[in-house]
Amino acid sequence: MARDAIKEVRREQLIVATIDVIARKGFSELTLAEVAETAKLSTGIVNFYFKSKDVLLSATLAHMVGEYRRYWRANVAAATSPTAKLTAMLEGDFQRLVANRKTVTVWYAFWGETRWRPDFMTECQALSREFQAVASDLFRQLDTPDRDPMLIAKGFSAMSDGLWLDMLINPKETDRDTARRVVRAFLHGLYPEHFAADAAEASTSAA
Amino acid sequence: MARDAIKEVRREQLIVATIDVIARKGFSELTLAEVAETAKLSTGIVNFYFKSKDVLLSATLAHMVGEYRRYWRANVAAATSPTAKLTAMLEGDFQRLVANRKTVTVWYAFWGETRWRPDFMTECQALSREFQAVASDLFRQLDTPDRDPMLIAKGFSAMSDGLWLDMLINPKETDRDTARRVVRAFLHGLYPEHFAADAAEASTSAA
DNA sequence: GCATTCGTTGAATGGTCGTTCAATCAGAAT
DNA sequence: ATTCTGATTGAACGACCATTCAACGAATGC
Repeated sequence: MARDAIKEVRREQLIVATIDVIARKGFSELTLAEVAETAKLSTGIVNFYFKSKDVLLSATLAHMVGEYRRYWRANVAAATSPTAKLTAMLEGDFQRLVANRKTVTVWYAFWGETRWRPDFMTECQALSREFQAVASDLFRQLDTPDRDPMLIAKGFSAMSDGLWLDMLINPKETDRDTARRVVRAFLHGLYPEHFAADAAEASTSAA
Repeated sequence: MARDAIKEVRREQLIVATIDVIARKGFSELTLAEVAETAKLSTGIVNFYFKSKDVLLSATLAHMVGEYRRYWRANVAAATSPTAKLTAMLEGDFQRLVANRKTVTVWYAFWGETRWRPDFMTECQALSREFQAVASDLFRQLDTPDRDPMLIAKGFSAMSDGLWLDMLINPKETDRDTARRVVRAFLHGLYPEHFAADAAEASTSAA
């Protein structure tokens, strides 16, 4: 393997393994030995590429934040109208790539620890602010009186996070598609001109 | 102290101390020694009243779930109309007693671990189902066509949890009152006949 | 009072795990 | 080919911590 590429390859390898171990064992049972084993490397190597366990964990969260950020920004960029962009944010949050059990599990594991780790806090804060700022701006462009874009954006953002929790805790009753329909129902109710009623929702309420 | 009361007193003492330590140190840094010290008892006593650390943690979550359940059920019972009951659920979720930094911190710490602890899962599942079932029933009673009570209830419940997270991560931008206004804005938008616009919200959008 | 029962203590134990490091190995450079 | 640089290994170390337990203390029942 090329000498200069190795550093990045190993770091990513270890980060991916860390995500894997968190998903499998949880934050409190994560050990560096298992991370190394999952990455098919020896125990000592983790401390060679990351100064400490804490640094590895921070890097792992930064990695997840980066991925998610690129993902939703790309989705927004690909859509044209404000309505389409908001729809893209919504749909993006409930695609399999993002809203799968493993990923959501790991997000909640990190959020559970965020309070005591300034690094985590900074990352999460930045992400949440960006997301809300963009959403707020888009809602503002819908130009609807009596709707405070900032409040709606906060609720919009919060609903995704909350629904992810529900998917974790109540997977039988709240699956990806149901969650998607929940958000659509709210957007349709608030902005009927911009967001059509979900076909599935209409049939449900008719039944 | 009376012999027969001691058992319950000590257990509660330890549970309260556990909540305290989680709030102060987080889940991953919680030690039984510190729990005991916080409770002003000796180290060995934790394993006398709780078979293991895991059992203590489960009991602590059960305690929190019980408190929260009693709280919102009382709020609902005290209100008369469906609208008033839903308002009570909403307002209740953003009162200082419940939506304070310490309590929300601990809730998220538990949720972060829930995935790997069947006991936690069961407790959280039961609570979330109850809450959603009651809310769904109340929304149904508002008798509004084009609103699927089940979906609205899920979103209503998810929004509280998500806003709590935002309060943790973005305390400057999302405080208790802002969070309250977010939910009110959504309810007003969805059911204008039943939920009046927030005074604060109106003035914000006028500004 | 005395014996008994049960609560309480804190030191000892054993296991786990983050971290270090001397030794080894593999490319790269000369 | 030989040296050199940096990657990799895994055993060893030391700290931490859940759990145990023998000893002690205090309330209860007789």
